[in-house]
Amino acid sequence: MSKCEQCIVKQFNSLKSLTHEELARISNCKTSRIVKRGESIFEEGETVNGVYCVKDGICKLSKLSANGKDQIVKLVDKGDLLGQRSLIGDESSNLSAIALTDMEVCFIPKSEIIDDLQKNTNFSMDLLKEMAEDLKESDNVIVDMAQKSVKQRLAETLLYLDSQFGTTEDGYLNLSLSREDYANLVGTATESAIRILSQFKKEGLISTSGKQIKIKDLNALKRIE
Amino acid sequence: MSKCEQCIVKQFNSLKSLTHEELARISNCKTSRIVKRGESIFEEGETVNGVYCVKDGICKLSKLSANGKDQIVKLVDKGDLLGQRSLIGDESSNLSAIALTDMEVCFIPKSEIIDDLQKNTNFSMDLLKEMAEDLKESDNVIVDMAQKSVKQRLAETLLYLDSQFGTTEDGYLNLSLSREDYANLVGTATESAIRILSQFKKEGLISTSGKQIKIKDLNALKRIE
DNA sequence: TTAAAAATATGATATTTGTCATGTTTTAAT
DNA sequence: ATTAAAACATGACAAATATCATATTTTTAA
Repeated sequence: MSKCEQCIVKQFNSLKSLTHEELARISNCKTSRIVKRGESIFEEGETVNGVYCVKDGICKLSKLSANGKDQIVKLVDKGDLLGQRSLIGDESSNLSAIALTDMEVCFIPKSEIIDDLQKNTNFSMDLLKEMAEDLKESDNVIVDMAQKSVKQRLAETLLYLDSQFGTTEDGYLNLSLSREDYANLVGTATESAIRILSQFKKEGLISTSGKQIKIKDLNALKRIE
Repeated sequence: MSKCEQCIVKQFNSLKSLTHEELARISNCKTSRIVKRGESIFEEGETVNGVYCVKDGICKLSKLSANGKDQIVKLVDKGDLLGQRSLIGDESSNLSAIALTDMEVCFIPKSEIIDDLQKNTNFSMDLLKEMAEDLKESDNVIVDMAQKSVKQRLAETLLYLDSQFGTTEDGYLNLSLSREDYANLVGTATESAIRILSQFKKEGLISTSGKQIKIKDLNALKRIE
């Protein structure tokens, strides 16, 4: 199995702050796992008991609302950590993690890394920084959800997918989501998401090919009110 | 000026994890400040450069949205810390803090406490725990904003104010907000908030006396769909 | 105290969004 | 290749929410 010390992916998350020795120890007890698109990594209510380092692929973090719809709270990319909060408290996860693409993730048991969190200040400071960043981002999402129209939020989602995950050579968004996932990201009914995407298409802001979406007029999307 | 070592308020936040020596040092450099209802403690975009420990009173953390409305993201109570994120990054605040009641807050400069964060593991772990808790709470707010109706959110806000801040002897909510603040908490137009409160009143779920609100049927509020 | 300003209240109406129904297209399994 | 299931699409309508107008009440300041 590949070694954490040599893994480039860790550069993008807090694990980069671990010492060589710490990494070597973790490398020996970590387990790697392939997750197919649509499969879950963990579910709401489950005890996670460790962190996942996303080596490849993208997943969604979502929460089931009272009315039976999933709300996607965050997308997690290659290089990100998953389940940091399990290191801190003992509670079960309040979110589900479900793969949006095929993924490869490494699991590091809490028992193996919890001491490092206590002893390695760089590591804990780094984690603090990431959580502070996440908090800020969450605040922004709250404001958007509360104050912006569904159309605006959907336009912003497209722009976000473009900037975060890029496009293929022929200009389609690398990450293609189902209409239902778009709706669950934006917090609307699936039909509404479909309708607005159709409207964007009609207005020439995007084009589609099956599930794939291509942004044709980025600035117009930014201007949506 | 009163001393942090003897201050009960710190029991409710991460400062409780500081040693006696650390507290004594901080006590000497902290500044106390009285903030009147409506006054701001800091504004969006401002560099905060320290933490506030709320000794008394309640304030709102809000963010101006593109359409010119304030969205209240969180209420901060006596015993809470304010501006923890300033300790971690160097960025300016993305939220404004404005007093909802008269307040007394103590300001601890970043320069005086930043070393403790590095050296006292209990303190940093505690801060991590609080931020993890905040993140979880934020996720819940996102789901509520995205999936629940304005009426539901307003009902939940009333229940939250009741459980969090309690009531006077005659049953009115201790924290009385303007209708505009209710709207900004819930993410709706002020008129909509007023209308729904009127409806609650008409249906006997609450009664009002000027700005004050009394919950008359708690269970009915819980049942709002 | 009194006048002005701010907050609350409510009607009328427009806009946004959700729901249900139904048809079409795409995908996946046999 | 064929068929069933899932995803996508769209119309018709209902419900929720926003906006604008205007009146009333409460608060604030002179």
